[in-house]
Amino acid sequence: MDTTNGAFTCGLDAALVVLGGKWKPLILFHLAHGTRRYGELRRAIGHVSDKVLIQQLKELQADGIIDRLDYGEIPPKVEYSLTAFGRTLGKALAPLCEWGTKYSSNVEAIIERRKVAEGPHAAWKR
Amino acid sequence: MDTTNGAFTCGLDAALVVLGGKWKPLILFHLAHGTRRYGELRRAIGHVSDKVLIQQLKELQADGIIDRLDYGEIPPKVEYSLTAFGRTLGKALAPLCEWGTKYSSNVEAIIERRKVAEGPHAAWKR
DNA sequence: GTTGGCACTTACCAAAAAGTGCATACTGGA
DNA sequence: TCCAGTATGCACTTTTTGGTAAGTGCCAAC
Repeated sequence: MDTTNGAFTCGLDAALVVLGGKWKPLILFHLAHGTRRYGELRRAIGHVSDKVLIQQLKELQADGIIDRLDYGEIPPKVEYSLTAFGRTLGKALAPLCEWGTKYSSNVEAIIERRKVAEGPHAAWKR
Repeated sequence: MDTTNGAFTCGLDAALVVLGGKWKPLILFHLAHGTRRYGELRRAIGHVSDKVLIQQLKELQADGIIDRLDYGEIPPKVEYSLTAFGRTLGKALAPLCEWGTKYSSNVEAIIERRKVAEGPHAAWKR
């Protein structure tokens, strides 16, 4: 784990360039489980607006993390999938998913504590 | 890797509750390398404002991820370190750091491509 | 006719987040 | 005197982000 790396202060800084976006990690997670159509992805992620989901899908595509396959049909049929590059990132995200699963009740307690505090970050947010 | 988990759509969603914040992942990264004084942390992270760094340190402390030890001296001496809980998260972040290190030149290319595009996300950002 | 499915686009804007500038107090050096 | 070091608070400003609402066009079902 190198701490100096070109323009980045560390590898994590570089990863965050690609992953930074409210919904990008979850997009990656779901696509790591297989190709998805837009609507499937939308429903799996939950409370995200069309506008923002599409925006972040476009960014991920432009960055070479995901592929978009348009079948050119009506009604529209479009599929999203991870590129080979995106799959390397998906793999690197897996331990974080496992951590979240393992400590989900701790995290729920944190959320409750935030609500009670009604402080600088009261609501559930990321 | 479970995909349904209480209020979270997946473990990653839970992790992002704790990690969500522009500077939180990097704070974690640096503290995973050892206890740091405020100024050390500030300089290591780079271009972050005092106000926001302190704010996010406070949040991480409130969430039980980091500890703050005030020596009560003048000039002030304060140290930040990961809790045991925080160390589990730091460990889960390590693969992402490694990914970033491995693919840092790809990421640099992405940044350049974004600049050229002058599009929806032109500048280097996370 | 309306409504729903599919996958987007655009204009507008409110809220959230990050940042700036100034300040605190002590010590030492130029 | 000013500046630097240490770590943080507060008021205000700026930037960024996410969202809402309305819309596109085709087809099928009610």
